[in-house]
Amino acid sequence: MEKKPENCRVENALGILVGKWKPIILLYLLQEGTKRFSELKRSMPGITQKMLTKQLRELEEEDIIERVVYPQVPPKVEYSITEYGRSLEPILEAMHEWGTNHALHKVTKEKDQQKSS
Amino acid sequence: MEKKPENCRVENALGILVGKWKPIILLYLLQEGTKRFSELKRSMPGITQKMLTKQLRELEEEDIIERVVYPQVPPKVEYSITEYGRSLEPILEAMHEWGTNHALHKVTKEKDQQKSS
DNA sequence: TGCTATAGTATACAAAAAGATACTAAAGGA
DNA sequence: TCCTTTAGTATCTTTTTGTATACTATAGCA
Repeated sequence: MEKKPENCRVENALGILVGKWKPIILLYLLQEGTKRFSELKRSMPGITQKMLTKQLRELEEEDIIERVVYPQVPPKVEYSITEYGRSLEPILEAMHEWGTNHALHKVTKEKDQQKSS
Repeated sequence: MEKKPENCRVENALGILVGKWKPIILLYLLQEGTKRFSELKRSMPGITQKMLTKQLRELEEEDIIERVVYPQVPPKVEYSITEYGRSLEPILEAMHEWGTNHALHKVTKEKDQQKSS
C-alpha cells in the first residue's frame, strides 16, 4: 500500500469527516435511518439551519448521503446514508472507540502529572 | 457501544488528525521512525516552520509523538511516534485506503454523469 | 571576522469555517 | 385574517486556521 507522504490519501477521507457537525450527522443517520431536515435539526441542539444545510450539501456532494425532496407544502426533505456512504461506518466506529479511550487516557495522564508534582 | 450523537467521541479522534499537515507528519514518522525537525521540514515542502512547530506541539500535547531535545549547538531535536500514538495507525491506514478508493469513486461518478448528459 | 546550520519565536496578515440573525413561500388551521 | 410549520437563502460578524516574513542564539568553519 502507498503511504508516502507525497501521495497521502488520508485527507480524502478526513475532508469528508471534518466539520463540526458531520460526524454527528453521520452517526445519527447510520443509527436512525432516514430522517427529515427538521428531525436532524432537533436532534442537534446548537446547530444553525445554515450550518446543517451546508454540511448536508457537502455530504451529498460526496455521495455519502442522499437527499429526497417531496413536492409538498410545507416542504418535506428526507436524508439518508447511501449504500456507498455505509463504507465509512467502520472508520467512524474505529474513531469513536479510539476517541472514547483517548478521553480516558488524558484523564489518566493528568492524574499521573498531579501525583508527580 | 455508545454512539448517540449526544456523546459522540469521534471528534476526540478527529481533532487529533485534523490539521493540514498532521496526517502527513504522522504517516511519515510511522514509516520512517525517529526524525529531526529539519528532516521533517525538508520532507514537507511548503510547510512553514511555525506550522510545523505548532502541529508537532499539538501532537505532543496529545501524547501521540515524543520530543527529545539534545543540548547541543546548533540544536538537535528528535521526534517520534509514541507507543500510544501507534494505536492510531489502523485508523490512519483505514482512512488512507478509503480515501484512495474514494478518489476513484469520484472519477467514476463524473464519467457516469457525462454519459447521461 | 563573517558565514552557515538548527530549532525555533514574534508579528502581521489572509483565508476559511462557524455563528447570529433576519428573511422567504405557501398550505392548513384557529 | 393571522399564525404556524418546513426547508431553506442572504448577510454580516466572529473565530479559527494557515501563510509570510523577519528575527533569535551559538558552535564550528574558512
